[in-house]
Amino acid sequence: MANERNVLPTQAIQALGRDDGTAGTPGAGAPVPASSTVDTACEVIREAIRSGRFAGGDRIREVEICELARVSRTSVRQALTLLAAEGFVELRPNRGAVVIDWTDGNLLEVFDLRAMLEGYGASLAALHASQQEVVQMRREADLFHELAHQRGRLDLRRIAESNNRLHRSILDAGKNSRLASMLVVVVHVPLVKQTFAKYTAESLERSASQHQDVVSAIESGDAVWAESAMRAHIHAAKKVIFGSSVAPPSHAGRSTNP
Amino acid sequence: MANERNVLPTQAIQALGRDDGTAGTPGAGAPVPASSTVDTACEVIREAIRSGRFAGGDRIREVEICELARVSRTSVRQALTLLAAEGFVELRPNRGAVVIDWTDGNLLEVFDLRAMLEGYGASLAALHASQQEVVQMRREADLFHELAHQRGRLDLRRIAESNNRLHRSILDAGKNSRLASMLVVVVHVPLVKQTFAKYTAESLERSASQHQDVVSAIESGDAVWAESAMRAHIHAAKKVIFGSSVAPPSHAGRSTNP
DNA sequence: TGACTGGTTTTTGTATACATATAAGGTTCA
DNA sequence: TGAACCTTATATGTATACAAAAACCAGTCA
Repeated sequence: MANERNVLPTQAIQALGRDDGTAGTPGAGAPVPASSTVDTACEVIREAIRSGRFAGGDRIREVEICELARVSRTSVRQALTLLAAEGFVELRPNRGAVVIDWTDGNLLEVFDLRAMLEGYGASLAALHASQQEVVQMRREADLFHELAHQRGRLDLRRIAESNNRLHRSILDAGKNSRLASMLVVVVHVPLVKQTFAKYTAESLERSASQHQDVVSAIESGDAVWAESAMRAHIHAAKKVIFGSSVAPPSHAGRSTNP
Repeated sequence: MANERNVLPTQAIQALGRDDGTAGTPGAGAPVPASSTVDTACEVIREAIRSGRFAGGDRIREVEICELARVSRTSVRQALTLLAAEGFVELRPNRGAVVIDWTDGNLLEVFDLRAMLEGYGASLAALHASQQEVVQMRREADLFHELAHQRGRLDLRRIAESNNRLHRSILDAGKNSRLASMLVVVVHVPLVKQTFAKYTAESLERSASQHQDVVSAIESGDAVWAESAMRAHIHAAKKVIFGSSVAPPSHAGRSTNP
């Protein structure tokens, strides 16, 4: 039923629904109950990249995927085209596909982009969100808060899902489908790093608090606040994932202004 | 030789090389000397959309493109996948492709996104551009200036090409390939409107002046200035294209800040 | 009249087969 | 020995053929 490919504006949304490595992705060879063979191929390739079976720079041979996914080359080919558009692989004419090499530098760039785009999305949400949408966001932020404060056993999977739902609902409330489909590219990519696994209990609680801030900003219709809060939230995530090795975002670095 | 598809980070750059409707795009049925059949199909579809043969909301039948482009359905299918990723069409499972309907509202959103992304690109360029890259930019900005001030007969095509080269060189200097490939989506789309044709001699001169500003900002390494100048430039373009009907960018509208 | 059902047509989804380009490896000749 | 060339193998690019789903249309029955 859910179709991650094909309908693109929708694809945008759906892709956002699997932000991290914790979502229940079946093993590569398993007969994934996907809606189309292209979807299965896509998922198999993504999973192979996530799991490290294919590392950055590796060449992907079409027949190899055919066998793994049990689909024809036609479908694999379409899947590769799609993944290339999403920035997962690079297609060299007559020479096949290679996995994009995500050095830390690249990933940091992606986080900066994401901060900008999601920040913009939050500002749009502050302007356009309906009462009902705000209520929904608040509910989700509360749920995340609750999950994050559940001392003892943190259910990372549910936390990640809640996080995805919240970010997605904010994006939806902004009502800019173009922005949503662009975020697919940016959001999908960090998956190579198992993001949520790196969160400590404390950073999760802070994350929950940031969520509440963002929702409050949107609720009060303050676009500037919403944008700042969201950007701060994403940059905080970057820090958690990359540790102290991260430099300040390159565009906010020096400037000749006094 | 130039391959607009396949290599994606490169595709990003190359796609930027055809920003407007004035580039010498041959008629749809003509035997375009493209590097691959998929490219031909892509170009035929894009041209059909640009020219109005397919309007927003129209359904695209695969065989129709096959006949126009004289390629097989396999290639047309891949082309459609690609165009869907670029946001030109929407693919509905089992129900074919429809042309995205670009209402003015959508297009305005796209310009806002573009202003943000290209502004960010300019700020990166200010931080990372090499001496040589700056020289190249200045040369291109000078050329644009010259072309724009050529009273009497404005060569819109050369102007558009120069404009594309300049924007592209700024993006390249920023050295963020992810940003470049995202801009493809945003930059390609406004083509439905024949952008440069709407420029008056005066607005072209102002555009030339804005270009010089941006390059100066990059030259002096001032990221904040570069970002502002580029954003201003794109918003000015929006105004030229959409006339006085444009509202201020939605995210800069109201805010509860005093 | 109007809604439903049946088959027919059209269109999309997938697989396979063929054509072509690149990579690999061995042979020949300087 | 080594470099150029030819041969062969492998992989990609493209077209066609078949399967399945959706749209269409006529005919039937309430």
